[in-house]
Amino acid sequence: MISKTCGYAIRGIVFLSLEQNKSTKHGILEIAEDLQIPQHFLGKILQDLVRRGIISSIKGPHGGFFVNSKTIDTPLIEVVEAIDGLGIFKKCFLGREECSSINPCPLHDEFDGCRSAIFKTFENLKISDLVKKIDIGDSYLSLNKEFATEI
Amino acid sequence: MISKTCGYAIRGIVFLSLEQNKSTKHGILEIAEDLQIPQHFLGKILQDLVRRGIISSIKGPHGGFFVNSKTIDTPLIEVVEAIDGLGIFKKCFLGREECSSINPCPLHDEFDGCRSAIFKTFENLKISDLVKKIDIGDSYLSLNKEFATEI
DNA sequence: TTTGATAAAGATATTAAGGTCTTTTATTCT
DNA sequence: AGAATAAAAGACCTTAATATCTTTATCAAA
Ligand code: FES
Ligand code: FES
Repeated sequence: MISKTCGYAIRGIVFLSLEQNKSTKHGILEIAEDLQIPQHFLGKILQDLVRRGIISSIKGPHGGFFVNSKTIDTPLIEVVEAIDGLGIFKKCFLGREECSSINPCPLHDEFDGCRSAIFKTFENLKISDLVKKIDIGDSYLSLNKEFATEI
Repeated sequence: MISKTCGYAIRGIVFLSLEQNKSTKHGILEIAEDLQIPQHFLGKILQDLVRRGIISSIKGPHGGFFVNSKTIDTPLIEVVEAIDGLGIFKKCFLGREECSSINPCPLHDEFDGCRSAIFKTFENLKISDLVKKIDIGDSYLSLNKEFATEI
């Protein structure tokens, strides 16, 4: 659905917004190691987000990436739009040139509802909503190998 | 969700299975033009499907691709499995190494239901179901430019 | 004001998806 | 048998996604 890059972006932003992280700057190396994402790749993604004002950064010693006043209220759809664009919600499931509800493909009706639901979820959820789930221990930004292999 | 290639595959099979098409062989050029898919690319895809027994073909003059006894009863999930593999339903939305309901990411619960719904739809729908929708004029395999630009 | 730390930027590499072109093989018709 | 036809096969190309590496700009502290 959304690209790997976009998932990395969301996880990066949420990481910076976690209760124990939000008051300090974090170097790209720390973030990348914690989230298990290639360092330089994540760096480029976060730079994009800085340019968009979704997060902030400063260079130099004790520099790093950090949240700003906008960060936690950013709706996820804004991140998706920044990285993947909204076109991902307008592609035909069967690879036709366009998706059209007037001239639909045989899977259009089956899946259009699902696609809208996903879109709406991205519109309604904010970074702060994901942060809450992490902070209360409902979910995790990176895979815990021990948990994952449990039955 | 599914790849463009997979969409092409489904459209190719459905084309061969349409009421007015199912009794004859169809050359790759005809199919590709009708569906507006690159000819040689579609050729490779259909060859895959022949190897899997989902459709049939014969070489030589008056040869072409055609349906067999299995074709119209093929569940869509079988085509998806053949082309994309079932792994596409098991990826984490946020690009973690694995999706895990024991150790879920903050979007897991939001979207897992949707993903299962899509999977089940692919399990339940057969080629014949899509054929019906086309035959009664509910939907279309290729984009009708006139329709598409209408209001 | 120099040094070291760190993000920014940009060049390059790799991989996978998507697409094109050419040659081979099987079949039919003359 | 030979020519024509069409799929099969395989080599190759293009583009986009993903990832790595190197250099530059900026800042803070000594
Ligand atoms: S999804 Fe195929 S036309 Fe909308
Ligand atoms: S979707 Fe991320 S863990 Fe399941």
